[in-house]
Amino acid sequence: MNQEHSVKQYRSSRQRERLLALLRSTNTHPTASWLYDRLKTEFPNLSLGTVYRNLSILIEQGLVKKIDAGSTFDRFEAKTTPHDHLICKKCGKIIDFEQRFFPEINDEISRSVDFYIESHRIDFFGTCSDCRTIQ
Amino acid sequence: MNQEHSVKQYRSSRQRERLLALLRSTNTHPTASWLYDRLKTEFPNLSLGTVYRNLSILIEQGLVKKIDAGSTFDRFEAKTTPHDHLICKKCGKIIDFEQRFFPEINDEISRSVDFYIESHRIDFFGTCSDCRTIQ
DNA sequence: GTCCGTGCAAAAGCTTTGCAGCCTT
DNA sequence: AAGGCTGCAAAGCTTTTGCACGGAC
Repeated sequence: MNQEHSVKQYRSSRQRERLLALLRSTNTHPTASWLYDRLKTEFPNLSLGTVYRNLSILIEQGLVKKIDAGSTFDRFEAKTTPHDHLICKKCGKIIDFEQRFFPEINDEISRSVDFYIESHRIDFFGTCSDCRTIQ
Repeated sequence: MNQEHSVKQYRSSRQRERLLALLRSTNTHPTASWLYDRLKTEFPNLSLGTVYRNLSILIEQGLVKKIDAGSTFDRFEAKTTPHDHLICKKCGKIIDFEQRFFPEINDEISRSVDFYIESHRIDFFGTCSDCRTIQ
């Protein structure tokens, strides 16, 4: 057993299965509360605590990522392929942006500074097309 | 008067002056609470609300930026020159990283997608040298 | 004299956690 | 049968806000 990276064993649960499925079915980068509301129709007694606990397990398993979009609340995504985000400062919408710059950037910088880099995030802030047309 | 970007007038206050000076004197990317504790020696009756209110004014004035480092609390910096961040996942330390990739990246992408980009952030996550030696 | 900034305290908002019972293994 | 997972509720933490007073202009 590797003490540092011992992988915790989890039992399966319908709530967590459906939570992951729900996250995978959308590209809207939901909040915990949105996920809760949606799942509530399927699990009438669902609690928000369960949503948070399962999100945290899925994150630990690497199946879900937390997105810091500068709001007071977190957003989540189940997309595993590397991509960047366009974040609208007016409506908060997050759009995935496939074109990824510098896929090799992590190693490159790790070599140049005394810091071991595992990952990076690139977020662009501005105004989405919807918010520009409304103006 | 430009309605969209009308600049609000603020009176000066010693608390805000000293807050900005404190932020400018450090490269540690402090939390609101750290700033509060430090300023408290100078203003014994200082309140945390005042710190938050002034931080928000300084941010509006473009003198301070909020940093989302993936914690439950925000960090702040008064550095105005463009730079990226190295964020240690173990101790939470944030290190400024001068080498900036793609200074022209905003315009470049704005032209390729239907999204007007004003700014971007690039954050690298990993382990700092201190945390690696301790291991 | 105005009215913005402050201190104080309470509230707000998102997230975490303790506990008893249920479900997976 | 053991122990993780759930629902419920309470607590936790950071940040925001209402109010009356004091200070900037």
